[in-house]
Amino acid sequence: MILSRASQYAIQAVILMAMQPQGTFVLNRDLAEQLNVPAPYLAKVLQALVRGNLLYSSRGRNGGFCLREGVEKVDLMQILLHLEGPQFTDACLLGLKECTDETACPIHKQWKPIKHKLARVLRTETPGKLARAVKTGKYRLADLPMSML
Amino acid sequence: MILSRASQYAIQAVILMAMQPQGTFVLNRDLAEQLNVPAPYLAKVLQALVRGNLLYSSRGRNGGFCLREGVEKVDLMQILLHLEGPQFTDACLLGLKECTDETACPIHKQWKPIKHKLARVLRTETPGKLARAVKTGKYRLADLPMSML
DNA sequence: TTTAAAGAGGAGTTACATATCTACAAGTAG
DNA sequence: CTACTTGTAGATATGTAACTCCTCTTTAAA
Repeated sequence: MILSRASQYAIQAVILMAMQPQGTFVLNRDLAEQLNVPAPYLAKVLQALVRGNLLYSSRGRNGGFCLREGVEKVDLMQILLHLEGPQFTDACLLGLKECTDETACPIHKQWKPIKHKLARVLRTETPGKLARAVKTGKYRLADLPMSML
Repeated sequence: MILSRASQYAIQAVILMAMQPQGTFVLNRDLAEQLNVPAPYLAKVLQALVRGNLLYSSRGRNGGFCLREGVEKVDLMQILLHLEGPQFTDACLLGLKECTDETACPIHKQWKPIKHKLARVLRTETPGKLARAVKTGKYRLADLPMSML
């Protein structure tokens, strides 16, 4: 039902970067401010994506982060696999360590297709698509400021 | 993607109790052993269900816990609402606090039907149904012992 | 060359879910 | 009544995700 905060921040950040003209370096500070998330923590998440070869980073003045070529077309699942375990879509709803078609918990049969639908969405959506969705103005990336709630 | 451990233990426990003849009191100790979960922690979870009027408890010899009348026909959602917040099915995949049809994150449209399918399963399944499923022998409640993996 | 601005990396802190411990209250059986 | 067995309640401990801080290196502008 939930992705880790790190994953959520990562997806938000790559969408925001995909909204920039290709090759634009964006500061961690600016990403954090626009997404309204803690900057030092976001930095760690971005560093993990750099190590996963999803982002370029550049130090010093005019530094920052930007998507590697083609990453705007990479599906979200590829990005999440760098942050969650390799089999985070395998989780059993009841928490059993071993829950497969052969040895299944009593709700496995109903849970499995739902898991698969989510996995399908994550394999379908990309930073580029979602960036375009945000640009239409119908969707938004960050929480609204308190004044608007 | 995940229920809290407390919720997972709760569901497992009510299924196990639903497998007993109606009105049978079961010891916390025996539930914990059969489910292979920590007994003191399970006790806390069961106490919460007692406070939620889902279980009877009885102290002293021949004591234990048993389902209140009709609880074997109560859907899992009702049970979970006592342990997770009232709106745990509302969660935004990206973690936004406010994510509704009107102010939506870019993946809201794809995530919403999946959330609803899970909610539907949780409102359809009951301890009684799942207990019968386990009794067929095709499904199991607890993790297999190490010797079987 | 100096200086400021950025990311990198590691250690430390906090908050919360999970798990445990201890003392107690309530019930049962003899 | 006494002894034993069970759940109850509150305090405490542990583990982990989330978050912060400090120092270092790299880069580029002045």
